[in-house]
Amino acid sequence: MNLKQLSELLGLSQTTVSRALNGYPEVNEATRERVLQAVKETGYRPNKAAQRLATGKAGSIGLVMPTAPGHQSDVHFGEFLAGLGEEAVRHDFHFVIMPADPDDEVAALRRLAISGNVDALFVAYMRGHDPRLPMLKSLSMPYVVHGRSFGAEPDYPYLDIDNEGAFYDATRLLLQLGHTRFALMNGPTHLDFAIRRRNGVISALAERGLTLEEDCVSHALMTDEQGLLAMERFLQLPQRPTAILCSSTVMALGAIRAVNQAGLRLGEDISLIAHDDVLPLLKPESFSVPLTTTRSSLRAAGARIAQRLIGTVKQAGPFPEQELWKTELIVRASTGPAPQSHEA
Amino acid sequence: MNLKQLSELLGLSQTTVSRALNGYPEVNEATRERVLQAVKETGYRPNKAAQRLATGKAGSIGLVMPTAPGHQSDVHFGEFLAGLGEEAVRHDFHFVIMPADPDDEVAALRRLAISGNVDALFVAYMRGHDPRLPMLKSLSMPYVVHGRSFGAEPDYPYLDIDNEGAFYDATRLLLQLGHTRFALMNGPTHLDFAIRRRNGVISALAERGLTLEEDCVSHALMTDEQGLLAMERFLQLPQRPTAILCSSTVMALGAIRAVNQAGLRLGEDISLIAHDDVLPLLKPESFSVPLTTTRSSLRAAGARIAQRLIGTVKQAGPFPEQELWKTELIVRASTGPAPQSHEA
DNA sequence: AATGGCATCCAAAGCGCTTTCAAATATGTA
DNA sequence: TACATATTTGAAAGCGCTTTGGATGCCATT
Repeated sequence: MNLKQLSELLGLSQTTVSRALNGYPEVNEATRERVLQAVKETGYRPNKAAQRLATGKAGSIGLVMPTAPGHQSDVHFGEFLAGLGEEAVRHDFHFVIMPADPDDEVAALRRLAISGNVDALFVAYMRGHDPRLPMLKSLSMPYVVHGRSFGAEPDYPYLDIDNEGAFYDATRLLLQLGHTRFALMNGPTHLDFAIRRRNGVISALAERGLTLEEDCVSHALMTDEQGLLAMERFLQLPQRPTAILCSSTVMALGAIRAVNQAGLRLGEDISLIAHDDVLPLLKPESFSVPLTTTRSSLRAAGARIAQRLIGTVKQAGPFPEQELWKTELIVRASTGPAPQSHEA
Repeated sequence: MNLKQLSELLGLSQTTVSRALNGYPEVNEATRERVLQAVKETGYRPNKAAQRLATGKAGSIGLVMPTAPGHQSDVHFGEFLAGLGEEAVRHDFHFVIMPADPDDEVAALRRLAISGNVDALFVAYMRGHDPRLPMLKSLSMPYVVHGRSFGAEPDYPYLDIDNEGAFYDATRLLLQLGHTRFALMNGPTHLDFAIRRRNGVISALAERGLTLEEDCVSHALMTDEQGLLAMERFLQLPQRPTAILCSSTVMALGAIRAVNQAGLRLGEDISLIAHDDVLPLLKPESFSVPLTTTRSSLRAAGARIAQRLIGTVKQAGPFPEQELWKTELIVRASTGPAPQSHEA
């Protein structure tokens, strides 16, 4: 069933039917009713490709999913997508996901943009000096970046959380509790949030004249396993750190196992603060020692970005170009005063 | 830059350029070279919407993502998507994801299909007597189902793992180890895999004249938290089970915490076998007590489904309509002989 | 020189929709 | 009644591509 058939069935022109469906005012209410009724009966749906071709709008937002054989998928990706989806479903938008090799992201993004399949782009996993930024700017298609690109002029539309502030605050809390030996379990080096979190820690420490030793920093994929490995390494250090900052609750999972295996008590021998993206599968409050966290909902960020993107496409009023969300610092049982005992 | 401009630039007709690009034989090799060169220089990309309209093929596979405010996102979804993506990227296919309220899935799927935006559909989270199946059959669009629908005639294209066999085998192993009191931590009741896994357990038990008590079964979302709760319940039972079957390693995580908190030892007081979807973030072999699992890679399943779907769209040879993958039973330290001591 | 075959190329139609411009009808005003 | 003005509808062009059904020119054959 297409427009032509539908209009013939109704004895109307395609024009009128199209107008009736798209809410134009110049069509008689009675006719509109008739059309709507017929749509219901026949189950007619406009062909999106044709609409896209005719209007230039497709009701879809595009994103590139980094993937390759052997490339680790990321819990955070799914959670973020859920947020985007939650908002998109309200506006009858959908996503076009282009899977791409992580090395090919710039090109993939460009292909997606000029394919004519999407109205707007969403970009994540930002890096320092991210090469996608100049490309996006040259594209004349709306986009919003999740995160920021360290080192680049912040003149692009983004939504980010205050990673530096979060880890600064967390570090300060641990300092106030008397800790002096810190370690950081971070995400992959090149990612923007990792850079900022690290800076947050460093600057809080600097205020007390402390530094973050190289061997007290780990950069790795944010998995359970890597958390275990990193923590094991920290615990074997001659000057074992007592305060750990961790970029993900998933990673914290493994880290805590390492603590337990070493016979140490979380919140007493070792204090740990992790960043919590509010993943439904992992609630820091129900850890056996509830986790102190810096919190910010990834899903909410996804929903907000979708809102901005869709709003822009629909020309629904101006949106702030840059948003920086504060995180919450939630104190639970995994942090406590620095142990006094076997000091060096 | 569109076809018309490109062809004018080359002094050729749109026809010829189009043919050159799509590998038709009736174009002079020299001309083809010239066209390809021009494409490289201008960065021309065909408009996908127009291609779609003209050919009826869009190079995309559609799927519905269940989502709603408050709806829990699912790690497994992301992992599966990664598998689909891994294969799709090879063929320059992309996904169109339509987010939809879980209550609206049938309608959403239909909308997606007749939107003319996709060439094939992928469907997951199958339930018993799934209402989407009759709809899909009436659609004349290729599709592949991940999982099966219990109770429905198995005459639709699917890829499933042998859930019943997996849990049957796992249960048998525990029986052989002398266990007699079993519990099952399963996914949501209505889902097909949950039904089959349960059946697997029941039939293995039946062979020894045992039954699975109602209070030894939990159906819940497969999260860490639910795992904890379910296990706590099991441990308070007067006849505490010693053998636990668990539908997910994520859930096992919480379950194990409950075991530890109760002061019990995994692999000695309590034996546990979990199903492992091979999530990169959670490796059963690196649990503090390595987990015995039934294993089948979700990601591999995604890739295979993408392969079948894309192959069908491209008319590349016949694919098996139904595939049932065996799972592996991998014995690690979380299973051991049934404790002899305080028997009832 | 006339014919047929082959290799290349092109004009134009068509995919299903939106939208411009114009026509037809209905309504109001003098 | 005659005219201007809304209101409602339609014909047709166009979005950017593919593809059908010729053209055109060139060569080998008769």
